[in-house]
Amino acid sequence: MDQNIQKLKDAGLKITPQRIAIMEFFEGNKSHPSINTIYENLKVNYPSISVSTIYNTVETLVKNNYLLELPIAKGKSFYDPDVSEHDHAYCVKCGRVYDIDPEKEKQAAPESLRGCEIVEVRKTYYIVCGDCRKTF
Amino acid sequence: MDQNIQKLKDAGLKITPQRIAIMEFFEGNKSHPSINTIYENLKVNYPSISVSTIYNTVETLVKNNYLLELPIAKGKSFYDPDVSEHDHAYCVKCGRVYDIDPEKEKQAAPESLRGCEIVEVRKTYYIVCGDCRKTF
DNA sequence: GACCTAATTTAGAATAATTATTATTTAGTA
DNA sequence: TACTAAATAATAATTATTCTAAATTAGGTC
Repeated sequence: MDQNIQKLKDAGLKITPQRIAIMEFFEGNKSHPSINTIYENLKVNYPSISVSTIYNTVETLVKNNYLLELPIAKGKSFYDPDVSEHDHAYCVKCGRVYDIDPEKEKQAAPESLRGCEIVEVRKTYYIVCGDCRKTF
Repeated sequence: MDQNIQKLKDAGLKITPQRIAIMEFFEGNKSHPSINTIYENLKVNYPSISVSTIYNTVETLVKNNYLLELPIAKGKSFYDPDVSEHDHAYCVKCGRVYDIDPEKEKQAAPESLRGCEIVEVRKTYYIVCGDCRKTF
């Protein structure tokens, strides 16, 4: 059975053409699109689709761990269908987001970053802090 | 001479009470405030200050590397006056941002994260990509 | 296959964060 | 003190996101 349909079923979600279209748009997509980019792309073949649906579906997919939400730059988030553990590179000039191959990253000069000028490296732990573990 | 005044002079910026107030607010401040938090706090003793000024000043301080802009969560950025190399922890429940002590981080179980549940670790390289190095 | 119901979609309003615009004010210099 | 460029403040405009409510539809049941 189609992978996307299976994923929706597994998550107990209804199979809708909108969800399928969004999931298909992400298949093998390494461009890390924003909500608006997804919308603009889908609109071409699916003029009736609504931005709300993109937001709703993306939120649902993130919650079910089928998509990663990347708040890498100010203002808006990017989304990545590759939920396996890997890092990202964000070009501060053009705004493109690149994947870092976890294998290559172990190298002293990671191949994925060849030809790039590294401006800064940021690491963030997404946690539930001590206070919140007590409270919730 | 006062550290903040010196910083502004070094950057070739005018010494204004607004800038001083904003910089003083950040002195020793480990709370990683958002623009709105800065505004709400300063308004108390400086009712005439404008949000635009907060945006302008913060942007200027970031450009001069006196402040770090942290787009850690969807929607808005946080700011950190500690521009030395260190990582952050973001609580997905309460939204607080914590500093990670670079020394303690080297430990197998970093002290700064004691009592926390680590949901995910994200690393991002802020770069100028190959294409952009050629073009710009 | 028709029917039912809850889930989903849609459009648009509302909110929030940020950027842009412009007139007024002010810091720093002559 | 006067001048000028820089900075501030108020507000409009833009962009991203969330909310609301009415209409539609997927998927189960008869």
